[in-house]
Amino acid sequence: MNRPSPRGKRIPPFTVLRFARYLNFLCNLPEEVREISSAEMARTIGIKATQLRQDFFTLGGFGRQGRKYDTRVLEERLREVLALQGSQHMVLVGAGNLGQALANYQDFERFNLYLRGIFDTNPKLIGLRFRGIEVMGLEHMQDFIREQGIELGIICVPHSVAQPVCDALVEAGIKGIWNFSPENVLVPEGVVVQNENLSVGIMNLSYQLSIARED
Amino acid sequence: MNRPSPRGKRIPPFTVLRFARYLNFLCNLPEEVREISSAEMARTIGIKATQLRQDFFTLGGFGRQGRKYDTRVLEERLREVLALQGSQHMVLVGAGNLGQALANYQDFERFNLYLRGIFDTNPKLIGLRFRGIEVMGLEHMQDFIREQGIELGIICVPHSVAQPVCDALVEAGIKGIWNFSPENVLVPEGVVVQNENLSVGIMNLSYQLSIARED
DNA sequence: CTGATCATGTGACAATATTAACAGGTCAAT
DNA sequence: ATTGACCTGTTAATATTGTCACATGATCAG
Repeated sequence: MNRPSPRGKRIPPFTVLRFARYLNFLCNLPEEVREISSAEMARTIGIKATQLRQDFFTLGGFGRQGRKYDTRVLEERLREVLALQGSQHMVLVGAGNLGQALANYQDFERFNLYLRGIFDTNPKLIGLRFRGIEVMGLEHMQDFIREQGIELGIICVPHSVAQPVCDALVEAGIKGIWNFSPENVLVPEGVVVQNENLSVGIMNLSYQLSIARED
Repeated sequence: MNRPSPRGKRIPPFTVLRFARYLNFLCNLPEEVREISSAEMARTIGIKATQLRQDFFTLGGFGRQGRKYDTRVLEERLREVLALQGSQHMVLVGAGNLGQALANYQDFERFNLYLRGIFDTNPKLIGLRFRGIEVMGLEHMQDFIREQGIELGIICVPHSVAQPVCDALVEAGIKGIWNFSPENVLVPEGVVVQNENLSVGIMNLSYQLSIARED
């Protein structure tokens, strides 16, 4: 199911998720911190140091025996692995509350992810600007994607229209979809989708809480 | 690490996450659909039917051999397992874009989760209302939580203040924290935290996309 | 009633993920 | 130079998850 990385090694899916967390952690670190131990990093993130080292071992060459990790090297390697070194461009569909929140989210640019277009059907929203990006009518979306050669799409529309919006994105050439609607969208072969259902998080929390209460 | 459920059986962590997705799926289903097969449900959600049945088997008694699942029964059982049957109350800290989006998110109430208070330090936001709930100054937060006996807290503040806000929540009696700040917050024993780092999702998507491109 | 079909329940097995144990390198103090 | 305290790299063991094959029950056509 999973293919080898650019360096020829396959990365376990869970390790990829942790790579993202490591990179995020490193980016939040103060500039002057140049090195960090697996123990310190793991404790802050909330995992075991041995797991972190095992993750890095998967790719090899992240650090040197006996020495702490160099934060710069680590960050660079992680960006490389996660394919975040070149700029990637995104469009966002649905400029409701969540859409606006994402449009204003500033962290994306730290990872070379740039929002280029926002689309909605609501006339009250069309023409508004978020961080300099104008909300356009949905009818302009496909042309925009094709002209700019954009590959990433974010879906923040109500669940009843999530699938048609997704289909339109794919038809226009989008290769990766980040879906915040509660509906799981289906995509053809070759297109990647990441479903980010917010309710799942709070339900899991509710369960964990009920377990904790039993102690 | 994990405790038995109210019915005495321990539920694997990954199964809990899928339970949340199943419940979400069922809630999005039209009223008139009274029964559904594991195959149909699994296909829509994007997993294998056998895994879904295995999940239900963990608790037992979700369905009857030879018959499809009764959607009502399923929904009821899942709500029970996830501890969503009684009302739970939440406060939200940070009424920025993401905070507002969550305050306006309508799905929570379908799971008996009710937002009771919103807090921020920004004078421009204090006094505003979202879905009838007024934004209050952060200094009133702890009293509010104690008076209302609230156990769930949502953190939507910038990463530099996430930990102090978290500490204040815990001190006031919050038992479960849903953290949207990019910083992983640390909590004492007995408090549950769910970190919902948005960047992780898009970074994972970036990676998956790079793998797909190699084919 | 009987066979065909379609459904879920269940235990065994295969694939993954996590943790432990330790080998081997680095550095500073003495 | 040597010791000891800290590091990461690597392999092996353990634990958890996902998948399969098939037993078993329901239903319906004829």
